[in-house]
Order: sequence, then structure tokens, then C-alpha cells
Amino acid sequence: MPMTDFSSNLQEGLWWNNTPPPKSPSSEYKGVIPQPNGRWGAQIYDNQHRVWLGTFDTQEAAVHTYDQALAMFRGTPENYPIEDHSHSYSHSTPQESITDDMDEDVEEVEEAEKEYMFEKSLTPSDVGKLNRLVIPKQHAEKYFPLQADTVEKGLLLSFEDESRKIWRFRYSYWNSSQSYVLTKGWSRFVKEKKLDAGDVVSFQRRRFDRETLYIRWRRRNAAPTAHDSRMSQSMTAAATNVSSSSSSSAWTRVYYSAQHPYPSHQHNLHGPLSYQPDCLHAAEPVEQNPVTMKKKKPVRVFGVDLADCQRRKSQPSGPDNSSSLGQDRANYMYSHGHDLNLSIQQDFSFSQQMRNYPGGSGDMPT
Amino acid sequence: MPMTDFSSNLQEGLWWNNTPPPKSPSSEYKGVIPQPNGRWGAQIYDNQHRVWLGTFDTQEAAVHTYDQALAMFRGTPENYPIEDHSHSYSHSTPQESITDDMDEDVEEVEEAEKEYMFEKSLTPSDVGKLNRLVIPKQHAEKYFPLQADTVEKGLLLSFEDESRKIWRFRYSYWNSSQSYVLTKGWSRFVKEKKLDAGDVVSFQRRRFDRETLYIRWRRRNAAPTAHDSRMSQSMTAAATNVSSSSSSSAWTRVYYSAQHPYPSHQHNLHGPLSYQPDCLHAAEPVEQNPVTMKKKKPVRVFGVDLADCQRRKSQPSGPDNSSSLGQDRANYMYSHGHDLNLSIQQDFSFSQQMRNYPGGSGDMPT
DNA sequence: GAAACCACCTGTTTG
DNA sequence: CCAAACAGGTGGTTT
Repeated sequence: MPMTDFSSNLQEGLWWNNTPPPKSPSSEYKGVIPQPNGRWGAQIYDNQHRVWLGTFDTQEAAVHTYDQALAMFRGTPENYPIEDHSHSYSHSTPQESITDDMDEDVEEVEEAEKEYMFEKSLTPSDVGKLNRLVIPKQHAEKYFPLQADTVEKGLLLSFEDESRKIWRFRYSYWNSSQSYVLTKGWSRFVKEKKLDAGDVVSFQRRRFDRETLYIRWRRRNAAPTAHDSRMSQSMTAAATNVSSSSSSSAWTRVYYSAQHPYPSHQHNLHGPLSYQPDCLHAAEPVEQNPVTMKKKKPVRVFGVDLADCQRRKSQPSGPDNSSSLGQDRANYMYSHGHDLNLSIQQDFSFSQQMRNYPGGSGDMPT
Repeated sequence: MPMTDFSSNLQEGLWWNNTPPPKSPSSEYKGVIPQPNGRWGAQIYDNQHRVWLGTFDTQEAAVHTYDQALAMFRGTPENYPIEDHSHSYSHSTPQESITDDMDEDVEEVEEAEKEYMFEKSLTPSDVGKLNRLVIPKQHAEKYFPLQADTVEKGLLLSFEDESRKIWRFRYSYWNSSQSYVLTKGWSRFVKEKKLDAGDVVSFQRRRFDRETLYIRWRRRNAAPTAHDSRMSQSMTAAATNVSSSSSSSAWTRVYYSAQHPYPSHQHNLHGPLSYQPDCLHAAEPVEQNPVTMKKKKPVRVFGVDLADCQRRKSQPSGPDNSSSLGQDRANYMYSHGHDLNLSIQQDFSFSQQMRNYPGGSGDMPT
């Protein structure tokens, strides 16, 4: 539902995307194609595969979406996915293609199927030693409601990243700080993606399959891409301050240009910015080492469902402790936009695993 | 392996047990007896059994041999002959006999009967707010094996300290970190003994009564008791820095002299060193000492807190004033030496299970 | 309400 | 090089 409205940002997108005009067949903006019906379509190529970004009423909207997608790619090393989530993640796929070529189809559905939920500009603590990501209460309660049962022990949520790798994070509520957090598994994500304060992670889910969750990220400078009304909301709530500050756009620009015109960013793109060493893998879900454990936890199963929890005293609380490590919180910016999907997965998978895998210990895609 | 030299426990035993120094009948060194022929004999007691170590031309040689024998016992608990591993610890306990009473005689034998198990140089965490002592896995599995039943909830072990005071510690296995720890009760011990990082605690058991456990401790500077080559090695490896630092030796010395005259480092050594301001008590365990506390601000930063640390105050030579946990781990040293006794005590609640628990063999989880 | 206790968690280090 | 071990943490519960 979140319909995005990009009205505002596109400009921004445009200019920082200093792509020289037009070459697109019928549009002066890269990735934007006029449609027969008068609307505008946006697409991007990912290693030979065209990824359809959707059709829009205005050219600006299409451009913005394109920019956003580009930013996303950059933020993400691996190539853009393309594929269907229905099948189990695992095997095959991914990354083969990008560059260019057109027509395909799957893609559109893909992107279109993803429903943006929210995003967060990471605080120093989110990427520091606390090994946890605080999820703004409003979003947590809206998208990942916990039930009486689940509050106690939390849930294990699985998210698919841009390279189709599955990341499992323990999601729970901390009474002490009255906040919702992703704990176990989060630090590995931070490490692999080399996230820093100010970088942004966003979450999406599949529109008709809310259990399929996606996580995306981008560098602090990356395209803000504001396309969701809700977004503005979240912006406000989460971080009023920055958003469209000139500064941000400024350096965003830098990267962009530095980057290059595009090509298959996947390879090189993020090379520069989102450069990440690894990330190549089609991960697999559940396995985990059997390790030594002995018995232990019952791990109750719970039904899925999300009911709503009552909001407790509202503490919007934001970043918290940071004193020790970081200092300036000033430096991270909050831009918005965005795009990630993720889906909750109740934990039955968890229970199963747990069943024969008592140890709560680490399981992560390595 | 760590050969320790315990040279002196007994002495220690002596002094804290404020029995006046019963010097050995004919020698000023324990275990050394002048022979009719002018030579010197060395003997050691192992649980009531006198083990003749031989005769030597010089008193020194005899002393040295005694020390080595002692070291052997301590260093190599298990292979030390005599005794059967078969029975398990369980039931019955002791505490009544404790408080005080001093029967002389027993002492010497006592020491000989004690079988050294292992020792550990305390890490900042061991004496910090974690309120737990990590017991190196190898030793834990060897000496305090847990069974399927006991792993779950842990055991309650009872140790007798140098003043005969009984300390009960909960001993359990942490699945998450795959480590064995003493938890409940440990912090009280640390507090009462005013232990700091680098100080050493060692564990012994009665040779023929493995259920009787002892715990001893000494200051970090305390006699390294260099009579073992291995020792130096470990010292070097572990913490080169401290060992003979002037400061350390300084106060050790201080204590030394304060203590009394003996030459053989073994004896006096720890007497003095382990001397602790309080320590005088046959007191009872649990309550804490008067004074000392004040409140203090939580001020925890991460989990770390700074602050405390100085309880050690009164050290004449201002030992280290380590800002203990504060910083380096470099500062703790590994000296050896040793001496404490302790006895295991099953938790009565578990006693049943334990009952048939074969003590020695370790079958460990995993 | 503070401190201890408890059961987890993780990043280094290392055989 | 990689799993094990462990020093150093955490939130939550109990005392």
C-alpha cells in the first residue's frame, strides 16, 4: 500500500544522477521509457537482465524510481535479484546478468510486489558493538508485531538481501529500553555489508506474501529516493532533521559521478561505494551446525498472525547510548527513500530448527 | 603441567591458622629432616602416607627435592598415584566441621593429602562484574565433570578456603559460550578476598576423598615459585611484563619480611603474599564485610564499568593500582604456585542423581 | 532499587 | 585455515 509518491525527490534524483540526457529511446532519462498508454515506465538492467521497475503517471516518478533502484544497486554489491521468491531460496540464481538487453518480465512483478515498509538510517550503535539494530517502535509494532508468546522469546525473522542471501535475525523486545531490536545475526550483516553510521537499511515485504521479507541497504550518500508517503511520515518520526539536506545530496552526488555512468553497476558499482568484498552466495536457510548441544529449550511454537499489540508508553526513543563509541550523532544523515522488502517469517521455521537444534547459538549464513 | 610450587602452603596454613609455627622437628624446612649421619632426608606425605624422597648431602638439595615433589603433586594431580578415581562426589558434607577448631597435627598431613588440580590467573572479567569465574574447559571436564542431568542445572560445589571457611559456588556449563563457570557465590569470594585481575586461585582436592575440595589464592605477584622450568615458560608466554617487576616484588617482599623469616620461598611466600587484610576470620561466609561499600553510581558504559577497582587500597607498596579492568589485559601475570583446597559438594537437590555419578571420568557433553 | 544471578551472545585468538 | 575456547559482554529476573 504504501504508494509512493515521489514527487518531491525526483528532481534531486535527476540532477545527482548526472546522466547526460537522454539516450533512452524515448525518454531523456536513462531507464525511463514512455509507455504506449502515455504513462512512463522505469527499468534498469542488471547484468543482462532487465528489471522492470513499474509504470508511473509522470516521467518524474519514473525517473525517481530508476534513481532509487540505481542507488539500491549501488548500495548493494551483488546484483540485483531478479527472480521469484516463491521457490525456496537456495540454489541457483542470481547474479548472472546485468548489463543490458531488454525485455523480460519477471522483474516487474518482482519490484512491484515488494511493499516498502520502512527504513532506518543507522546510528553508531546500530553498527557498533551493541550488535543490535533498534527498530523504531512505530514500525516495529506495525510490521513486526509481537504477541504475548513471542514477546518473551522473540522471533527469528528471515530476510533476503539483494543477493538472495538469507539473513536470520532474532527480533525481540527489550523491556529495559522499551524498544524493539534485531539482535543475533545483525552484527554479521553489518560486518559483511560493511555498514557504517549513516548508512541506511530498509525493509520490504512481498505484497501478497507477507512472510517473505527483504532487506536492502545503501550508503549514507546514496540516493534518498523518497517515494512513499508513509515515508515522509517515518521521516518525520524517525529523524526529522536531515532528510533532504543539501549536504546529503551534495555528497550523494559525488559518489554518483565518481561512480560512472552505469553499466552494470553490480560489478563495479558498488565496487566503489558499496564495495563489499564478499557477498556472493546464494545462501541457504536453515542449516546450522549441530554442535554439541544437549537439550534445552522447549521453544514453543506459536501461531502466526500478527495481532496487534498494544502500544506501551511511547518512547520514540531513538539512538541511545552512543556515548562511548561514537560521538557525533550529527554526522549521520537521514535520508529516505526506499526500498527493501522483507517478510516476516514466523517462526515456525524457528521452531523446527530448534527442535533438533537446541542450541540457540549461532546460525547464520556464514 | 604447570608446576606449581606450592611450597608453602603449609606454612600458610600454619600462619593463618594462627598456630604458631610448628617448625618441623628437626629442620626449619618442611619435609626436610636431618639424618643421623649428618645428611638430610626429604619426605612428603600423601594422605597419611609418608613418601620418602631420599637423603641428600645438603639441606638445600633436600629442600629442593621436597619442593619438586610437592610441585609434582600439584602439577600432576591425576597421575599421582595413589587413589582411585572411581567414587564420585556426592552427598555428605562437611560444613559443620568447619568453622574452626584447630587441631594441629592434621595440618601437615593435610597439605600432603591435598592433590593439586589446577589454578587460574584471574582475568579482569573473573573479578569484575560478570560475577563468574570461567574454568578452563580442560580442567573443568577433568575435575568437575558434569553429567547429562547436572549440566542442565549445574552443581553446587563447596570449597574450603585457607581459613577453613566453606564457600559454595554454583558450577555450570554455558551452552552459548561453551564454557564452564562458577557463578553464584563467586563474587562474594572475590570481594572478600579482594581479588584482582592477575591474582591466582588454585584448586585442590583431598587425595583420597575427592569430595573434599579446597580453594586457595594468592596475589599476582606472589611467589612464582620458580622451581619449575615449565613455569618460567608459561610466565614468559603469558605475561612477560609483570612478573618480576620491581613493584610486584616489592610488595611481595614486603609481605615477606612482614611475614617472617623463612628462606625457602615456598613457605613463607604465600603466607605473606596471600596475606590479606581481612582474611582473619573464621567468619562466616556469606555476609559481607562491613565498611567497604558505598553506593556508587552505576555508570555503566557498556557493560563496563569503571569505578570500583580500588578496593585493594591498602597495599603498602601500592602494588599495581591497576586500574584493573580498565585497560590492558596485559597486566595480569601468570605465576604459579598455588594452593587452595576445596571440596566438592553435590547439591543436595541433585544428590540423587549424582549419587551414582562416577566421579572421575569425564564424559562431557560433547 | 541495587546487586547478584542467569542464560544467552560475540569477537579475538589460536592450536 | 578453521573450529574451539574464552574474555568480555547483554537483557531480564531474582534477591
